[in-house]
Amino acid sequence: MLRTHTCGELRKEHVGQQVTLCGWVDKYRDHAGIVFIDLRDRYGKTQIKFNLEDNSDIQKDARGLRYEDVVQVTGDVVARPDDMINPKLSTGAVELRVATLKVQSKAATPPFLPGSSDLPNEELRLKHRVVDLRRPELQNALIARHRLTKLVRDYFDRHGFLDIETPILGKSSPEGARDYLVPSRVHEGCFYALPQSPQIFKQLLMCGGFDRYMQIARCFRDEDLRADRQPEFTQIDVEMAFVEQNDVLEVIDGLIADVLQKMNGIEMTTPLPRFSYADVMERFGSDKPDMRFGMELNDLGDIAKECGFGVFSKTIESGGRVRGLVAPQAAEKYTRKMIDELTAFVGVHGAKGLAFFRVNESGLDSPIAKFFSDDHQQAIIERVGAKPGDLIFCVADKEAITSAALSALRNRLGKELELYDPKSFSCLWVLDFPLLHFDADEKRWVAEHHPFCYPHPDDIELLKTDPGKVRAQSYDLVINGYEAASGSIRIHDSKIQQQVFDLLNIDEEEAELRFGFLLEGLRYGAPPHGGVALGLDRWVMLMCGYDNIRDVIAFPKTQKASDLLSGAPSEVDEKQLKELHIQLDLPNE
RNA sequence: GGCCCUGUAGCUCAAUUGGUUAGAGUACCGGACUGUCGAUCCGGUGGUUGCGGGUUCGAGUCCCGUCGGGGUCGCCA
Repeated sequence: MLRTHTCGELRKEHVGQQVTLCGWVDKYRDHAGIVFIDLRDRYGKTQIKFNLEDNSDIQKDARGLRYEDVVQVTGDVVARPDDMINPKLSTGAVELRVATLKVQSKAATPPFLPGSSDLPNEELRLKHRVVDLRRPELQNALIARHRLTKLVRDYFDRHGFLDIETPILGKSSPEGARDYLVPSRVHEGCFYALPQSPQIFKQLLMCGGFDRYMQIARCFRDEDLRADRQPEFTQIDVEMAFVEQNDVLEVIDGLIADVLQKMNGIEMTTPLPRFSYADVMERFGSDKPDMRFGMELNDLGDIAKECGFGVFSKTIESGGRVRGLVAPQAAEKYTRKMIDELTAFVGVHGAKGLAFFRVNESGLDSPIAKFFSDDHQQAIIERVGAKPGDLIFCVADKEAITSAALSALRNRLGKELELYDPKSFSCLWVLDFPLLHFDADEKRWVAEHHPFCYPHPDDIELLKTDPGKVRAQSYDLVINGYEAASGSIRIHDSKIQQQVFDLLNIDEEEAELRFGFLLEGLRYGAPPHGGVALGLDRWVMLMCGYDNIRDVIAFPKTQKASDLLSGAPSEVDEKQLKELHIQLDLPNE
C-alpha cells in the first residue's frame, strides 16, 4: 500500500506516529515560511504542513503544488496548538508534519474545483465528470447507493430470494416503451433489443421453479428524459411464486422499513398505508400523491351547478367537474401577478383557467365572487374547510384535466408554502389500478400496466360486460410523490390470459409472435406468481434529498441521451456498418 | 414533436433605454509573507459574448435560424 492511513482517519491518538497519506490537493495556503495543504480523499481531509526549517528542498516543492495534484506524503502526526484546531474537519485536531513528499501526478489546471462552493453548470460537470465525481455530494450519493444495494441484497438473501441474472440481449417487443436495438452480425437483418425490464424472464424463472427471485437489473428505454428518468436505469427487480398480492406488499414493506431505518434512521410503521387508485385520484388528483402534506382536493360540483358563474355551471352540465383546494394562509402571499403565473402553470396541464378566492371574515374576495351568493360562498368555504387568510383555487374542466392541473398545483403550492419537512418520508401503496383504459385515438383497449396483469378476483365477470371497470391486482409504491415501485400479480391461467388478449385485440397468432416464449413457459405448469420492481436511482435520489437522478449516477446521460464524457452515441466506421448489413438513410439537410 | 428557461474570461457572475476600450470575484502566472484553514497583500495574463444571418450610424443587449444544456407536456405496456 502506498498509504498507511486515509485522509479522514487521523485523530489525537495518532499523535507521534509516522504515517503516509495519499490524496488530492484540495486547498493550499502558502505563507512562504510555512505551507499548509488540505489533502483530500473520499474519507475526508487532513491538513499537512511543510516547514522551511524542516527541509527547504521539500518545502520548495510543496510551494509548487496546485489544485488537484496527487501526492504521497510521509511524516509525523502532530497535535495542533489548542487555538489552531479546526472544528470543521474531522481530522482538525491534528496535522501531518511532512518529511517526504512525492508528487505522484501533476494535475492540469482543472476546469473547476471540486471544493468550490459555486457549482459549475451541469454541462461542464458532465463533460469533466472525473473532477465532478470528487465533489462530496456526488461521493456521498454513490456511497449511499452502494450501501443501499448492499442492504437490499442482504434483505432479500435473508428472506430466501436468489439473485439471478437475465439476458441483456433480448427480443424486441413492440408494445411498451421504444426499444434500444442491437444489430446481429450473425443473423442478417435481425436485431436484439436491450431489456426495458426483465419482466418476462422473471416470470419464466417462476415457471422454472425459482420461487423467490431478485436482481439489481439495468433497464433501457428509448423515451424522452426527465429529471427522474434516464435512458438506462436500475431496477430492484423482484418476483415471487405461490403468493397473493398481500404477500408481495409485506415483503416490500419490510424492505422499506429495514432500509430507511438503517440508512436514514427513520422508523416506519408497517404495513405501509394502502389506498385505492380511485381514492387517491379523488382526493389528490394523482396516482402518486405526495402525502407529506394535506391540501386535499374537494368536489364543488353541486355548488358549481347552481351558481351564477357560467364557466362553472356549464362545465357541470357538460359532464365535467369543478374541484378546488385550499392554500393555507396564502391570500396575502400570492399577488395577482403570481396567481397569473399559477394560471399559466395549470394551463400546461390543459386547464383553461384557474379560479381563485381570497377568504376573509365575511366571505370570498375574487373577481368572480359576485357570481356567488352569500350562501354559495359559505358553502364553498365549508366544503373546502377554508379559514380567513386562505386562498382557494378551483379548476373547472373534464375530470382528467381537473386532476392533472390541481395535483400539479398542489405539489407546487406544498413546496412553495413549505407545508412539509423536506427531510421527511411518506411511503404508501396505491392499489386497484384499472386493468385497461380505452385509447380514444386508436379506438381500442390498452393495458394499463402490461398484458399479463391479473384482474381483481371480484371483477373477472366484468371483463365481459364492462372492461373499463375491471381493477387489476397491481400496485405502486409512492414515496414523496414519486413512483418508487410498481408491480402486479401475473396471470398464470391461460383462459383468463386469452380473455385479456381478446380485449386487447391480440389474436392467437400475434400473441404467439410477441410473447410466445412466455406463453410457452406458462403452458407447462405455471405457479401463481407476482412481483414488483423498484426504481433504485429514484430511491437513492430521495434518500439523499436530491431532486434529479443524474446526481446519483456515476456517469449519467443528458436530456438528449448523450454521454458528454465519452461522446456516445457516435458515428461508426463504414466497415462496421457493412458487417452488420446496415445502410444509413439520414434525413437531408 | 410542443412550450418555457439558459449560453459573456478556465469557472461563478455583472454590463442602465441599443451607445466609449465588455467589468468583478475566483482560478492561472509573477512577487511579498512562518500558523493558515474561503489565508492575506501587490502586480500581470486571459474575451470570435455558443454558432450563422438580419435590423441599425452603432448589437452582449432587438429579430430570424441553428447547436448545446436544463425544466416540463406529449411519450415512458
